[in-house]
Amino acid sequence: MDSRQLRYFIAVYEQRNLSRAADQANVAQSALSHHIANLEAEFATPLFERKPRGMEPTAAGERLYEHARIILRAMAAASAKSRKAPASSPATSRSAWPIPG
Amino acid sequence: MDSRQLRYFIAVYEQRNLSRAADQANVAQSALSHHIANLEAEFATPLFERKPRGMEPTAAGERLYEHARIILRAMAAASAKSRKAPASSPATSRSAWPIPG
DNA sequence: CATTCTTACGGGATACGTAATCATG
DNA sequence: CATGATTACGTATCCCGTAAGAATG
Repeated sequence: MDSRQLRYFIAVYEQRNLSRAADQANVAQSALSHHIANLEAEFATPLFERKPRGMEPTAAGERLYEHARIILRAMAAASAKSRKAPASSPATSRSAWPIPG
Repeated sequence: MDSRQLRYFIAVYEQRNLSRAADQANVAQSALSHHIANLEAEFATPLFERKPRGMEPTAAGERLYEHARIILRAMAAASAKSRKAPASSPATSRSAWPIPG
């Protein structure tokens, strides 16, 4: 299980369709198909039902989606907090900034 | 930023030393060195100070460590909840199980 | 010289895209 | 035939380990 797989999984979940999900995630359909299959193999349980009109999440898929959103949100927060220049408004801080130079 | 990188980062943070971290994470020193450098490049900020006796986390490193632990814990939880056979004790459930067959 | 991090380099695994295939209506 | 998922296959990218290099005490 990997953060990239979770991103792809979310795209498929939200679009219910590999074509649109591929567009949303900027990747080819086949890559998404592979990654979903890998996740299902890892969890030993199907995450989507394959319908003639697209992919419909199973109960396990629904559960994973909630976790996946939490995880990706946490990673985005970590990224923002770790990056240089937190970029809060100067007016909100009364004391001096540690401006280099 | 990737879940694998976070695992490696945690090992380095906890060991303060690439050799021991490599042992803890079952990977070579050079791989850890690369991944830490990649993270620092991505965040445009150093995560460790290189001392002659090992690696000492910066303030940004300390911040990232807290986030990393949360994220990996969330991924472990997602993994456990998504896997087949949630494995709660049968005695705790009064009604019948959806046993196939 | 011992220890520790960094850099160079080559092999192996993984992810990817194009295209062909199967399934459905 | 139109739509949508899977599979096949070759390519590109990334990760990794061995080994050499640079810094410190």
